[in-house]
Amino acid sequence: MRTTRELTGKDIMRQERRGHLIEHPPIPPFKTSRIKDVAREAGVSTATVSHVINGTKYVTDDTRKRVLDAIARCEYHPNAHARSLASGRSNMLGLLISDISNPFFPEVVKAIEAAAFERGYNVILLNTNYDPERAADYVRRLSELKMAGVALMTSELDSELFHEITRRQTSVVFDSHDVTSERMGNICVDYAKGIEEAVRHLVSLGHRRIAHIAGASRIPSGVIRREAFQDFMKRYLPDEPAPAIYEGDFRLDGGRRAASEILASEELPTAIIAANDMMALGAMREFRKAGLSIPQDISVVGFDDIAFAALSEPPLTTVCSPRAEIGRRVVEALVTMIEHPEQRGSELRIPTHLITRDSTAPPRK
Amino acid sequence: MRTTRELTGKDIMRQERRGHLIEHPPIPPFKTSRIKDVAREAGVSTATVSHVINGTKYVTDDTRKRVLDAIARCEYHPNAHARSLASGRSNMLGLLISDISNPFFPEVVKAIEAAAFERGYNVILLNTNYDPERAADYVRRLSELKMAGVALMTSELDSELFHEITRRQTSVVFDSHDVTSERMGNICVDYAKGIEEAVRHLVSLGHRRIAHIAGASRIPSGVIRREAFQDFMKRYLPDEPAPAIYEGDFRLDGGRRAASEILASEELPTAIIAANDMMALGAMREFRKAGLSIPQDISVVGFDDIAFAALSEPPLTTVCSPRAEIGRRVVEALVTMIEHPEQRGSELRIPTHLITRDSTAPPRK
DNA sequence: GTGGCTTTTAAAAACGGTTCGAACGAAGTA
DNA sequence: TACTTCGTTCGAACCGTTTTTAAAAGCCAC
Repeated sequence: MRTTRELTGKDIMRQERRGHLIEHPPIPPFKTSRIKDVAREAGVSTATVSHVINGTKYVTDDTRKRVLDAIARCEYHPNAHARSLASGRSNMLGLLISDISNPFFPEVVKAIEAAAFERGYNVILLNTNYDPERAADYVRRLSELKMAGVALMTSELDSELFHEITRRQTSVVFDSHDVTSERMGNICVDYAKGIEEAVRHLVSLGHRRIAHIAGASRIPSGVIRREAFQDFMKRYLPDEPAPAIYEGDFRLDGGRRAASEILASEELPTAIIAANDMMALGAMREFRKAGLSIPQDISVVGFDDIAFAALSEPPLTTVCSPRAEIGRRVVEALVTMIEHPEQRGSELRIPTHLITRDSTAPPRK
Repeated sequence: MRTTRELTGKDIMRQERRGHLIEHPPIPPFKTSRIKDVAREAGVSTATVSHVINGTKYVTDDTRKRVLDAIARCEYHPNAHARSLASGRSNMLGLLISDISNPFFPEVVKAIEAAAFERGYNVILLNTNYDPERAADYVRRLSELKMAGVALMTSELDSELFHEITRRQTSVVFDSHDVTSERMGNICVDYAKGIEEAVRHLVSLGHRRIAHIAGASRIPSGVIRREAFQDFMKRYLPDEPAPAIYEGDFRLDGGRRAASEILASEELPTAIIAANDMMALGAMREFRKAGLSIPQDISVVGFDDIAFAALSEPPLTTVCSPRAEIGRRVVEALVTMIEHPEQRGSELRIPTHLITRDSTAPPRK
């Protein structure tokens, strides 16, 4: 087996064009074989090689074998750029996300990557870090990169940028409600259902005074959770006064701050529901620091079921949003739309469920 | 401003070639303007447009302005595939990683993405999920994708695959020691320094019997930590018998299992150093479940300083491996090699330092 | 007005693939 | 034997850029 082919005149030219003269090449450029090399090696045309690779036309077993051998001999890997350019297709999915270090996302990303891999797609990661300017720049880059599809999991997009993307790309939005169009799908977490379960759980334990630590009010998914909380409190406890709501920021500190506000209030609630686990953990820290014990003095429910919810002290009762499923569904929706552009984008709501651990208990008498 | 140009015969052809007949187009394909359209619009050649975009040659202010206006009018975004193909360059970095949901990585990835963004590069994420087959497939894909550079942060690569990559791509390895070559850099965490600080800290508190929960022994970085532990124990406590070592897996469960082995041993150590935070947290859980209190009965030191190290009960004393810096350095090294291929890849060691929290204290008398 | 410069622009050849339509033999039919 | 038909392969156009090379335009002095 010939592992390195002799340099042809053509190759030398290629080297020269790339600016490395032959006289004294300090670092040899990376050499890769092209479909032409394979074709020559196999004694067929490039068209045939292409058909063997892509299965786009019938080729005799004999020819196919010759081609495959040649491919192996040349260690040939088709150039993805050339391929995308020529075919007008691409196998890359863009993933626009606010903050991958937010504990909610890594698992989603992992699932997305895994599902994409299985279907032959690659994922390119665009992390806005909550910066609208960066988001805007990414929207431009996405247009240059000609992705097959884009998953939007960020809230830094104003409606203009958003429109810009959906006009140019097949896309799936996460958690942004009531937008679906021709080539755009929509996937959201059923926050209301989870909040309902949480409220019901606390009510059935005997709680009446339940407070809510909400997410930042500019983030739609936080608003949904807050409104659901208010609705279900009214439904399950129609005779109680409207429950207290504290605004947080989805982060540990927001939970802490909300907790100290709660501690400063006249009459302590017997339970709280936080809009996510980070804030629940922050609040628990603050409560314990103030000498309260959980769940005896106050019950705490979180939302998300991040890995550390199970590890806190006490382990946190929380609503699980199934992150692996979210990732899978996002890719599923994208790939369906990419491969069947005639279908309209669909809307999908992913169910949540309560996981009962040790941070909730009946209130003290 | 003309937002949509009339369809030319050429455009119609393009639509037909893509398989969408005009007769009854259910979903219009995404239309994008090409450099040719811009050139026509500005009344110049495509070469000039290209030079304006890339600044590759001087163009008169007048022409440049005409071109820029045309670009804006056409909402033109150069096709990245065509660009890479023609120029032989690409602005994509591959990031090969074992498991992005491992709490060590998200922050590294975030920093990598941020540094890449700043320099105009995009990141494509390849998550092997500890699966060697998937790793092998990714190595092939990397070769197809013609990345500008690749960061290898995984241990699923056998030496053949590893060689395969480094032969075809400029690359940076993370945490794999003693490999540097022409177009390959090497970045590692200075585990030994961190372990030394941890040992010194415990010894200065008065501990003598210190055990180690090691990482999986097939992972080199785990072995380094274990050996460093043994070395420094011998150096700081030359008269004590060799310390006990328990093998874990870098995960919560491994820490738990190790802890229960420790609890079953004849004479309990007064302190343990775990090879990472996850195992330290797992061990703490197990110790507390057995009725020990930390740090009074046993001190615990972790490694990494993941976000939850500060949130555990008690907050964990741990060695911080600066993940944001790791990410920055990786990109820095890659970009340097990409843009100055004549330079040899360098080796860089990133320092660590101990963060003292509440999980360590002098041993009970 | 012309010859010799230097700018600026344009035409055309890559880049490495895909894909359409035609060419070519072999086999089948009249 | 001549005419189709079918199955397989090939040549060539094309994808949207960059980049080289060459030509045109502008400028100046003589």
